[in-house]
Amino acid sequence: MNDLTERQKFILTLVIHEYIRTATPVASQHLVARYKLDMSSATVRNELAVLTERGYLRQPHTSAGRVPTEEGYRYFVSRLIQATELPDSTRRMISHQFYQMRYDVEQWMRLAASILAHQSRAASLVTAPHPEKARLKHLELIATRGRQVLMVLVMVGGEIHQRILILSEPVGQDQLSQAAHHITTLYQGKDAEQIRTLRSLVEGLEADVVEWVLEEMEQVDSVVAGEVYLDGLTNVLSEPEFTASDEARRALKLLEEPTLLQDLLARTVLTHTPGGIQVLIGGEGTWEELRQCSIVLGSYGAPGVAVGTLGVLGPMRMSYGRAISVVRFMSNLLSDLVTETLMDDSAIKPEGEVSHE
Amino acid sequence: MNDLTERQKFILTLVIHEYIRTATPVASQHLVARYKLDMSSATVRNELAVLTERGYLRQPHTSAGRVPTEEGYRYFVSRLIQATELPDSTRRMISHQFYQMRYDVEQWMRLAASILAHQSRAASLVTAPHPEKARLKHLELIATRGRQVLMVLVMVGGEIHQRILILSEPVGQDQLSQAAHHITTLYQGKDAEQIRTLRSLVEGLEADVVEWVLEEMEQVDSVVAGEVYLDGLTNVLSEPEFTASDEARRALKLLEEPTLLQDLLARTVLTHTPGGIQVLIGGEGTWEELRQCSIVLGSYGAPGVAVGTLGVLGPMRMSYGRAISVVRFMSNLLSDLVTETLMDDSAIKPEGEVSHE
DNA sequence: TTTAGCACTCTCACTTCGAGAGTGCTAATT
DNA sequence: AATTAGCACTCTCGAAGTGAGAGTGCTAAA
Repeated sequence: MNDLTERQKFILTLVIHEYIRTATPVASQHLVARYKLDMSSATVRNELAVLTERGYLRQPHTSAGRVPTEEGYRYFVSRLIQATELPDSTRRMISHQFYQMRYDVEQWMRLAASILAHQSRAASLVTAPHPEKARLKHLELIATRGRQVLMVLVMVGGEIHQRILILSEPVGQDQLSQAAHHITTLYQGKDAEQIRTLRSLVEGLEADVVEWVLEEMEQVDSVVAGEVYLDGLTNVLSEPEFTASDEARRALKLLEEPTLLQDLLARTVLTHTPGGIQVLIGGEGTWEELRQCSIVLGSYGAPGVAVGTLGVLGPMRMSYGRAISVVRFMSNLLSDLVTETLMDDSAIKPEGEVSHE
Repeated sequence: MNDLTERQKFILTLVIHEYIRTATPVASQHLVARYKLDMSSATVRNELAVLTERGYLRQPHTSAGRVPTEEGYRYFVSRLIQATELPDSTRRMISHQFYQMRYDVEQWMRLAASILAHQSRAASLVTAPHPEKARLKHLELIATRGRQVLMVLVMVGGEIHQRILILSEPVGQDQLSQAAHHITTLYQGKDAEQIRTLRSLVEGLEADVVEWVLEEMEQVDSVVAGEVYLDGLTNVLSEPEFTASDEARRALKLLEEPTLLQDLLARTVLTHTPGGIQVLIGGEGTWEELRQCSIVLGSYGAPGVAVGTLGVLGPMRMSYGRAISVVRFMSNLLSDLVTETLMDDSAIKPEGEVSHE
């Protein structure tokens, strides 16, 4: 089982490039003409025959050009693709947009999704940064009416969660504020587990509140990823291989289904090297709906503090070079932003240390 | 210009029903056979000819069945459609789901979008309840590091807005809390305008904070609608008239475009009678992208406190009866929920009255 | 090892054609 | 006067047929 010759690799690359460009089977003469190759079409044909035998290319029918197989794309992505970078001007423009709207995570996510979709001309998905373990930063209780209280939980990292509580009896705002302040000072910087062990520090109303806080925090912990932002779904629909069939519908349905999406991200994030880019081609045998699609995924964030996922979904015939470069760039950019905003923030309170008690 | 005879109305109704069901042109004999009519196909043909002349039906080509025109749908929706109700069991089931997750507006929105999409088998859109004028309920300031402060704004109605401030010099948490508390008591229940006139009550740090609060509140006021929740986009793709063409792509693109969506909702909400249902057929000459689509829109909320919009988007050939009934039901349900949660809440503080100062 | 030449295969666009669906009109019927 | 049977006419749609062209694989020569 020899590896491919240089020339074979070169031709495979050309075929993939050309197929991505035109979406039609690539013929030998076509390659020679378009890339002014120093060999005849017959030579190319011989090489194409080898690549077909190896399983990297296939023919839709006996006498048609070649089309890359899943294996072909995989070989290309893992061994042949050369790193490309976004043009400097584009990068500066994007950075600029993000730094314009400082500190608004939700806006960042939307912008990131929009830019990914636009640059890759595919559908994009971005999950909000999600702490591996939620840690309490600040608790606020606000009386609304009667026994009804709005609980606002600010996590280390700035995530905010709210919930309405129904108390067993009415409590005044002053008392609520005091309780919230007390709980905040006691448990600031702690995760759910730590708070649980220190639960006995409070009693009465405060104990009830701490229960709710724990419930909420555990719920946050149990979610694999933050909210998912999507964009550019219609980009996928405009691809020729999807206009007629209902493949597109199935693929997009996947993105509409929160469960499936969580599943997809969960499996991926687990096997993920931070900073690296993962490319899933043709659903990788697991996702029937994505048989004709590929996904380029990356992650971002400050490891140990908060991480998120981002990626683009397009037809298998997507421009991997462009997709990978934009995912990588956005991944780094968001990492910088998140780190800058959250990192020091959480470093104020190294774990296991109560400030003033 | 006489009105239609009863029989003509009846036949128009049948044609529309049948076309919605089958998506193919409706023939005279077909109607007689399927609905066991007491007349011959020739009679039906004569009536069809009249309806065609009046502009309610058209023929794709000389010898084909009839297809409703936009006018036909409009006549049907405004004069012929008989009010249908969701089955009682369905209604109970839906209500139950909402009351399960009490007081979580975001969840409600998602659920509402999901149910609308599912029940109408079309794409759905729901905007979060949005106060006509944001009124401050509670302000919180949380020190993060250095001169960086997290400002959390709780509005009357429970909406939460956050923003990171950069102060000119570091300020301790205690001082921040005190400032927040002071501002809260001063301006609780007030809208941006009222706060602006009472701005001179504070100075120094607090004055700066109030400026930021105002800035944020005015930004909230300037947005026409809250966040938009979408669901069931793929439902539209499965409709036969959209599988091949790129009409679907254009229509869905509209929903992806926040600007266009805002525009759509803005124009509609303005001309909207509360509690009523508005049906836009074929883009109504304004939205080129929706030429083949119809939209059924309703609004919900407590007038004067917070209102939102909800609706479904499908092909012109959508089941208006079902769509209208589900939109109306959800509109009422959400109104009840929102009123129940927010109404009394805002009634605590009738405007222009400072509690303890 | 490369290439020219050629026979062979398969697709695709185009045309033809007949069946069938559905209409509109006319004349007969109620 | 309204309804209906009968019928000629129109148009679509799918099937079948066809030729051009694209592209290959193979063979033999360079």
